[in-house]
Parts: sequence; C-alpha cells; structure tokens
Amino acid sequence: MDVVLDNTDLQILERMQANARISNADLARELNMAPSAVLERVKKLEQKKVIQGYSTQINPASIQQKLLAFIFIRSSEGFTCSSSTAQALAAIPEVQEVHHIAGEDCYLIKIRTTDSSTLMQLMRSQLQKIPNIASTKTTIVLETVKEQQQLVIPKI
Amino acid sequence: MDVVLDNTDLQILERMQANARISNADLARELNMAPSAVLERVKKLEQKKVIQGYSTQINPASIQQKLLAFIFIRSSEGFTCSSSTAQALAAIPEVQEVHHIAGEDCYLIKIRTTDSSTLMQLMRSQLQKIPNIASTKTTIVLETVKEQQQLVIPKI
DNA sequence: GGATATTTCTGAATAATATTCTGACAACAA
DNA sequence: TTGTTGTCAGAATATTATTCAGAAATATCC
Repeated sequence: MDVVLDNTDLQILERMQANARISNADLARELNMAPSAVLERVKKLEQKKVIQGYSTQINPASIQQKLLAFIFIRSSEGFTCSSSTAQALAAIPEVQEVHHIAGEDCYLIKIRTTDSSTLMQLMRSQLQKIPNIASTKTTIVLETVKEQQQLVIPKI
Repeated sequence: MDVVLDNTDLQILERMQANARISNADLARELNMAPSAVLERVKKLEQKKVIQGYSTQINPASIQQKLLAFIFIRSSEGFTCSSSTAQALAAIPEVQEVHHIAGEDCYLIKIRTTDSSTLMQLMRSQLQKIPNIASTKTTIVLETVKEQQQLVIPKI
C-alpha cells in the first residue's frame, strides 16, 4: 500500500511544489528527460494521490481577509470527539483547517476573516449551531512571518 | 496602494485557487473571454502580487511526513518579540508557518516531521540554538480533517 | 460636454507546448 | 529462454500560450 518514490519522482515533486505551473517541457529540460516521460510520471503521481492538487496562493489582504486566528475547541463529549462536529466545522468556508488534536482540547481550527468583528459574528452565528462545543479559546495572529505548505522533500 | 479587483478578477482567482494548472484556454472559455484577455489579467495579478505563487499539494504521508504539530513559543523578551527569533524559526525547513500572536505566548509555529522522535530531536538540536526562547508548549495533531489554504473569494 | 489618455477587449498569426503513440530497452520472474 | 512490467525516447499532431494590431469601453482632464 505504501507508495514508492524514486529520486526522479522527488525531483519532480520538489520543482512542482515550488511552482505548480512549471511547463512540462521546462521540467523535462531540467531533468534531462523527454517530455513524454516526465508527463507519464506526473500523471501517475496524480493517480496515486501523491499529488493531491494544485493551488494558487492568493494574498489574503488583497481580498479583504486580514484577520487570521486559531481557535481551540473543547468538546463536551470529552475524548470521544464525534466526526460530525469536525465535519460541521470543516463546512464553514472561512475555516481553513480542522485538526483533531491530542490533549483536553479536541479540535484546533485555523480561520480567516476580514476583521475581528466578522470573526466574532461568525462565532456567534456558526459555532453556536454546532452541538457539543463546550468552550473555545481564540488566538489572534498579529503578524505572519512564514506561511507555506511547502514540505521537506527527502533526498536520496 | 490598495489593489482593486473587479468581478472578472475574482472569477479568475476562484478558479485558479481550486486548480492552479487550469489552462488559460479553459479559463477563457469558462469566462466567455478571449484567451489573450484572460492571460493579460493573470499576468497583472501576478505583478500586483495578488497571486503570490502556485503550489502543488503533496500527500505528506507519501514522503514520510506523518507528524504534524503546533508549538507555542514563549519568548524571554516578553512582548517585545525580536524579529530575529522569528527569522530563525522560519529558517527551519520543517517549520511551515510562523505566526506572531497576541497574548503571553509570542509565536505559534506549525511544524511537520516524519515522526515524534524526529520532532523531539529537532526541538533539541534546532530550537535550543535560538536565543530568547523561554518555553514551548507542543500540541500534537492526531488527525487532520480539513487543510486548504483556500480563501473565501468575495462575491460582487 | 468633448477631446484625450488609459485600460481592456477581440481576433488572428505563430511560437511553444501538451498529448498520444510506437517501439526500444532494462529489470525481473517463471 | 520467454514473457511481463515499467520506463524511456522520439516523432506526429492536437492544443495551447503568447504576441500583436486595432477596436471598444472607461476614465481623466480641461
């Protein structure tokens, strides 16, 4: 079940991670391979779900999303967190991440809104609807120094 | 200094966010525009830094990165967190995000490693070198339910 | 209002690329 | 050996990116 990736695959992933819109021809040139061979590998990486998708990083401020916050959500169910709660949280568009975490708190979510009043409004209107939420603890981000979902590609 | 985006720009961003590798021709077809016009807009969005980049989402497990953790880092400097500390944290490849946060803790980082022993090893070898770190509080992620840097595109 | 920039668009030409296909080659197993 | 599988190169062609000239729409200024 474990996917095996050789050095060529890792080279492809490294370059595509840094620039998802690199042309197949450029990629082939950098790897000294035929475009058809590289394309074949990329398609397989997509099929094997090693590549999960291609996304464009948008400057949040340019679309009026200036507030970033992390919220710890404690469930009244204790350690047996229902996945329906997680699904309900994930369904909120402003919620970018939902993590089930170890410890007394149950979930950690990452949320982005235009401003703090919008966040509060959202918490009142949306989070209140979700059952089994006992308490929340919000951490406001003042400044983001680094933010990349850039993974460390292992070297062979 | 504020960038103005019209409805066409937002349509482009929405589609490219979902699929960064959409062809310019397809994009033009969906928007009922000439490819040259769409291309011109995309180039401008890149120039204006509204589009910050294109990235490939890689399944972390496929490259042996199975552990995700958030670490709150308290600085000994109190509220006057030096940016050099942030830079040092950001320089660690495994550290994906560095946020300067409100409250008593100073930084919140998101970090991804192969396993928990690698994380501990990393904290011993890397974090210890960074000056002014008073304490750390680590939250281990058991399961990620949602993870997208997908922003909410405003409607006009 | 009216003249003049400025921006944004279309449409066509061409340069470049993606995609498909065939067959070669190597590694491996029966 | 024989067959299988996977990966590759190279050529053909389908599709696309890119460039450009000019039209249309928008904004700017007097």
